[in-house]
Amino acid sequence: MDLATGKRTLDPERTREGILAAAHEEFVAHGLSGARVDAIADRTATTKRMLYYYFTSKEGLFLAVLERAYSRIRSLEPTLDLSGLSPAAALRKLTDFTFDYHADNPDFVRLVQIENIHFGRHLRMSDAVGRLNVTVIELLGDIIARGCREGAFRHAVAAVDVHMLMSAMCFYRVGNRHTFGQIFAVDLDRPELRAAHKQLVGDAVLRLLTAD
Amino acid sequence: MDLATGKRTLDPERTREGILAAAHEEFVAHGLSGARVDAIADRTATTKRMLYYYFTSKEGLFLAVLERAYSRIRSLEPTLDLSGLSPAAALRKLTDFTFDYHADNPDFVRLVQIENIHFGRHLRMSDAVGRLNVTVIELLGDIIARGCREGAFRHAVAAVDVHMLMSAMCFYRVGNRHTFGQIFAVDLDRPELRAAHKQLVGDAVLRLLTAD
Amino acid sequence: MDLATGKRTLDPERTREGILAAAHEEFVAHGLSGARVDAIADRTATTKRMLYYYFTSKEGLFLAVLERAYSRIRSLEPTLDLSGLSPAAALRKLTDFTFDYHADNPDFVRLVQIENIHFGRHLRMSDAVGRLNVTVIELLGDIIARGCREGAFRHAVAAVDVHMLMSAMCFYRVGNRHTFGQIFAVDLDRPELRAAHKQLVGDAVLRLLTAD
Amino acid sequence: MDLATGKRTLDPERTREGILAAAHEEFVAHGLSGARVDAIADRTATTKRMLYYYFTSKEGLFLAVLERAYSRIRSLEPTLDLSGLSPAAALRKLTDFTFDYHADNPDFVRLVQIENIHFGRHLRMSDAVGRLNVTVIELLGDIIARGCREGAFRHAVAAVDVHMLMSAMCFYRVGNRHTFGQIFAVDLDRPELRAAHKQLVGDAVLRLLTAD
DNA sequence: TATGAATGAGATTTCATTCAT
DNA sequence: TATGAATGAAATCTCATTCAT
Repeated sequence: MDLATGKRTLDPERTREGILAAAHEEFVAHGLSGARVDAIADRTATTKRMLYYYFTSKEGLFLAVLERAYSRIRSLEPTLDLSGLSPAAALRKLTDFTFDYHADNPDFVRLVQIENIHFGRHLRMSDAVGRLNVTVIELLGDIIARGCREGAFRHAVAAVDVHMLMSAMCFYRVGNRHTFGQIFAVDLDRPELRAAHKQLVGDAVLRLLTAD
Repeated sequence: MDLATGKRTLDPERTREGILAAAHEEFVAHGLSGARVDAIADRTATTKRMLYYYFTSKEGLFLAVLERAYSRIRSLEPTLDLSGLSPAAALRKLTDFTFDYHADNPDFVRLVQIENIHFGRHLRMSDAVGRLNVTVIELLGDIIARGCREGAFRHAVAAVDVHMLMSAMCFYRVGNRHTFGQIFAVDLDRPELRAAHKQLVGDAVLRLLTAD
Repeated sequence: MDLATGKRTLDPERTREGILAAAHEEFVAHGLSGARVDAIADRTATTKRMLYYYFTSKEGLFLAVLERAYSRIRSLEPTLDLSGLSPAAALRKLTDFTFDYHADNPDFVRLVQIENIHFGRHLRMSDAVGRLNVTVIELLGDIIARGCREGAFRHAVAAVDVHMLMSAMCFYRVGNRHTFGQIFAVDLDRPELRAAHKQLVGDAVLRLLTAD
Repeated sequence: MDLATGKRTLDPERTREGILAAAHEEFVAHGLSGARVDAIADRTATTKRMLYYYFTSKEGLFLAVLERAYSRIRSLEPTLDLSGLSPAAALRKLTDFTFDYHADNPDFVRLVQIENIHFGRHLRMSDAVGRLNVTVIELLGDIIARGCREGAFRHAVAAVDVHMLMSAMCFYRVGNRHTFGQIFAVDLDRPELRAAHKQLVGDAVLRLLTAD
């Protein structure tokens, strides 16, 4: 209801987005099984019935939230302009971007964790996500090929593998911060630590390719 | 109840362990919120009532399962005899062990993911876990110190940080195998890939310390 | 569900009232802790689920029952027309009304006892009840003021205190009838006794104000 | 277990009393249905099994607690020496005692309320309580008879009825203090109010008998 | 496109009590 | 006289989903 006109919303796109935003929060806060449809509806301007109208089921809603989260990174990647840089500089810049994205978006990390807890069951149903991150692999592949050709890189590691190691370090630091922080009595959210780790991850990736 | 004799068990330790084993399976399969107390009881020789008798609540049971999982790695670590090896060889051996442990124990990885989804809330209540993994850090610290002293390592990275990067790569490969496998159309469980990755992770860790 | 037509009710007000009536009976019969939600549902045209839909919890339901009981007396008080009577007659009439209300509504007495057993915890959460019985105090205050002015009353006792003593006698006779009856081998429900006590309570209140 | 000797208690009477004291507290705090056998056992030096050993059931335990509470007042009554006083003074003293006993023993008031909520079901099973409070009635009867004979009292009200009114006022003030206090925004526990009410109740009782 | 009312099945947890020793 | 372990039955409450309008 629009309070001014007293009429209903009638803006499907806004309604959809409102539901997605609410669902995002609830899923991030409580996981898939832990999230409550009622709670999502309560965070929304519409009613519970609409969730089903638009997304069929709780799981359908989760898939939509997940796709939305993945598509957001994708939209940011083209921003990176690596063409004018040396292979080493390009690789460092890409690693930095990946590091920052994870550190700045713990919600994304959590959603991915949740999806893995559920065996990737939802992603498997999505055609959208299939076409995703391929871009990153191509980017990385170009850098590595160039680095090898120019002699800057000594080891021709496969792009997917480099991407995996890079993501692993960025992801773990955020996703496992509660258990890791607890066990080793470290606060991984501290800014100084973040800067140090960023440097470290960049070093690790670079040295993997350049070390003799 | 022993189904054969119709008599009661009266062996608290066995009853406890039976419940823990059943709960482990259910939590690993469905997460904390997704797990059903009824389902756990069904996997057990006792009744649902006993779960509460011994563990007070579903969450109490989860904590017990988690502590049990953590204490299992710890009991394996002393097995490693690194004293006679060169710093580089010792580091490689430790990395290999970590890699294998994660690859062989996806259950452990899942439990830790679940705990992180729940903000480490349960671990925070455990005094047991606090005294854990310190051993690994000491082990690592010794290796690094020795390597630096002997000139084998050029970079004196902090032991906790090395441990984090090492764990990250080992953990991610297992924990995120569903989403990663989906998006990049890779089957991370294939033996050849496992061997290649093991080598790669070892290289990455070593080069981080040795590269010029 | 309407058992005859098999159709749903869709008359929230009737559903609510049906639940309240059933809950009233169960709480009166067994107290708050002793009452069973299942038993309440069984006395109802709806299901247990609806009790929670409308009243959130067993305690929420109890509060609603309590408020309903209080609001019923209030609605009866304006019925009394004391304006034309002498102070003494007015006081006697008010006492008689109070006496009869308690004697005729042991359910109300029980609900109040139950609430006191629970430390008035529910009433404290009610804004509705706060605005209640003030009317009685005003009524009483007027009578007393008039009686003092006209010389009929010698003692200017505070209205709240008169109300307390009056209520006490009317309440105790009903609320403690089981223990009192047992100990002194008296059946307080006998009509003759009721009449005698009504007279007595009226005398006690009047003499408190008029005696020299 | 006696911590010093490491031996078991073996003092049945102490064990019994310990259980009764614990049960008293729990019943007073939560009512009969609300009380938890486990909670009672926890307040005790013995185990839950002993409660059943000594008192057969939760209800048996409640009855024992109730009888214990009643027998305590009885043991105090003989303390009062009314023989040398004038009828009026004796009546005032008895009323004062009754008032103070209730005000000082809200636990007793609560237990009686609880028993009434349960329709006096337990007291009915007790032979002990039958022989109780008769003493009070005899005391009162003597005072009234004397007062009438000596011309101090004008109204020959039955002793049981006087006792009822007297108890009512004393009991209500304590037993209904939560609801009454809530509705009329009064704190009945305040010392000044207590003193005022004590005077008032004494006046009410006396005037009932003496007024012309 | 929207909605308030309704729901069946099942979730977690509790309770007074008894058994085996 | 004592006890730790065990329990069946039932209690309160929740959940994703659908109906009637």
